Amino acid sequence: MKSKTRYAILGILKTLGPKSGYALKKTMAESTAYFWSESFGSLYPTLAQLEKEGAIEPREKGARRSVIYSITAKGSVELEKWLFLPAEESRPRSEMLLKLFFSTERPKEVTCEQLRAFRARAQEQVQLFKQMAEQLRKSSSGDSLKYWLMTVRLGQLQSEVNFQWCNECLEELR
Amino acid sequence: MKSKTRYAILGILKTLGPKSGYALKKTMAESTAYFWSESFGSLYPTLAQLEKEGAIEPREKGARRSVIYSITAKGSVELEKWLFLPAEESRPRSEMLLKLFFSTERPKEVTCEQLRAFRARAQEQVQLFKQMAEQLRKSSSGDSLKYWLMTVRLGQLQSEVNFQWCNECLEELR
DNA sequence: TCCGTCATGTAAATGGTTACATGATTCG
DNA sequence: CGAATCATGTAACCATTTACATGACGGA
Repeated sequence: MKSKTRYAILGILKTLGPKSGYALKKTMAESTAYFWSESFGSLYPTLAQLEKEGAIEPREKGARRSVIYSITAKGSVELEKWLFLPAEESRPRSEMLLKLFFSTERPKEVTCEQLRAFRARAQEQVQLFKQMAEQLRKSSSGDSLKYWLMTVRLGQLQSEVNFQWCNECLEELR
Repeated sequence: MKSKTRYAILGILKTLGPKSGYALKKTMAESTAYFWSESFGSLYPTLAQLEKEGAIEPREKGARRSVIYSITAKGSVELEKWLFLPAEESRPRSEMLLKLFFSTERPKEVTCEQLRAFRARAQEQVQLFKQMAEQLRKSSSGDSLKYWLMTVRLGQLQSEVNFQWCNECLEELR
């Protein structure tokens, strides 16, 4: 499974304009965290690599000695090529479900407690996604907005079914 | 993030009885694959480790020279301890959503095509989960069934929202 | 002056998959 | 006999996180 860190970087530089490594991290944390995030430990080495390859270039020196990168023509081509390729499926792991699967080996009350914790998180996330959508509609415009709202929408829908599912389960365990 | 391979093994040996490494893999592929799976490359070394620690022991020699492990008292204690601990959240990555986020950089038709592919997968999965639930209700019984059905149910619900979400998106892009 | 944030980077450890090697057994 | 499956194992590789080191800058 090849690393996609480079495409996450290229994509943000392309759609959101030049950014420093630090700003990239912040942007991801605020907008793509639900389905994609990167640590500094993978961000900075990848930035260096991309610069070496000529896919990005250090543009201006920003405030506080930050290095602002922008995407090059070569980088744009690589990004677009990737965007045409079908997306690989991910195999997510859920420790919560793994534990639920083995729940005969623990008291019912422990299972319920963990379900309630999961439900609480889901509920918070629903609110968070609603706020994100509102925020986006206010502050953004243009062609991107439509796609960004779609990603947020899926997050919200999934959080909502998680919440409902927890209620179902807790009902059944009562 | 500590490895949970050991608990997946211990849990299956406990709830489904003694198994070989090969059988463990097969069992996971058939029952937990949607939220948990392991490769041989992590399975066998972990089995060796667990045996060294006395959490499992080779019981009988099965057919075809397979080594059948069963969980020990010590292993049971470790499993239970883990089951009491709250589950860690996972940070899943979705290449599909990452690409969708950058969809201004590709033709609308490419985005639609990938959404349709995603929808087709979701639809298949819904059917698969329905079959799994049916199968489980027929072949299983006891306390475990209830929990297994819960995990399957979440899979189905999530696949269903994925499907609906795709339709929404495709509608909007028409 | 000192704290918090901005900012870049690296080293070590971790965790995991993939690909390969090996060979037994069963079935057609 | 030959193919498919059962079965175990390892080595190389890859990706990623964590923890740490370093220091500039702005404001209270």
